[in-house]
Amino acid sequence: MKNQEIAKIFYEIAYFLEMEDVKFKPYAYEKAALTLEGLERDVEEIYKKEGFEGLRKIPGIGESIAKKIEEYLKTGKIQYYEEYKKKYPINLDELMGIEGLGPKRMKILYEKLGITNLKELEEAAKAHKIAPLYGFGEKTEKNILEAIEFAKRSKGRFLLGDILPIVKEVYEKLKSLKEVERIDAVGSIRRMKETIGDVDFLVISKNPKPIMDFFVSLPGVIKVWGKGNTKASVRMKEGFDMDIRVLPRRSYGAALQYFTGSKEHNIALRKIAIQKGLKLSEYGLFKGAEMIAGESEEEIYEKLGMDWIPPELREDRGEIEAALKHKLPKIIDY
DNA sequence: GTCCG
DNA sequence: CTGGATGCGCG
DNA sequence: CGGACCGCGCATCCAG
Repeated sequence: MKNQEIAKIFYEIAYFLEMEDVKFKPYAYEKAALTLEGLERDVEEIYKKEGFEGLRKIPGIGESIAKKIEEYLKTGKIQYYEEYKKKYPINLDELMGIEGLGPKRMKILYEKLGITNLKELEEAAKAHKIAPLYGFGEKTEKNILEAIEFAKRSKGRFLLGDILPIVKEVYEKLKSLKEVERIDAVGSIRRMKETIGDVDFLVISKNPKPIMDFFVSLPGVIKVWGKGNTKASVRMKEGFDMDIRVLPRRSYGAALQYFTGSKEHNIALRKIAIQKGLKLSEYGLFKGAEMIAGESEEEIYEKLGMDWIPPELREDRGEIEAALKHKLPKIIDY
């Protein structure tokens, strides 16, 4: 099955295009990559059976991208991609994952300092060559160094099983605070994904200050990224980050929905909202300036004409179509 | 680059 | 010191 | 064919 290999190439093409500030193509390549990743069928098999036209029928894949898939299946290479790799001989596997370093800055680092991999990036940062560059600064340089450490240590994802006990403990502690009216753990934890990037707590409270103080002084906190009245962010000794956000009750449902994700699911929901002449954000569902839903997830889904979707299914893999037709599968509870 | 109207 | 532009990241 | 492509917040940097 070559779907994943091809998807990866498309992600990298998207990155190269972003480096050159090409408009909209990156989006197209990312979408194609995403579709390919989630595709049940093997593209090679599709091509064998249905030829070029078969490829073209895959959503997000048109004339040009279909040609590139064909080229890859025939020759094992994509010329367009090879040229970009030659132009920017950068180790994207290493560099793409560094937080705070995107395509634009990557391009500058490559052109001004010749940085092509993680080791060179680290050396340049330590030698303070990065801060003086246009668009960078002291702070950015420091952040890059910290991001490198983070990438080295953990690759940025954690197993649900490893962090769930810690999260539960924190959850219980926060819940017992008298200022906390309601608390939920959202994000990929709520969706029960096997790996978790970071942990997000949402809270309803009229008096956030003590909650924030408590949160940033929890045992196991090794770094406080930031602390305000509505949001605080920390790094735990196990290496993962936790955020907490305090919200008003009237938009709590919208925030639950938004922060639970997935990203793809949210985008799909927003599109549906647009089709209905509405606007969905983390603050609520709006008709013009009027908020027509926001306190609960259920009313948001309902106003969008669909059933409430269990978090585990929110991946934009068909659950939205099913919910619109009121044909969601029942999740087996075990 | 792809989709939609 | 401020406002605006940019890059990046979040779901 | 021409226009849209999710929408937002934050940190940072730079120009004034």
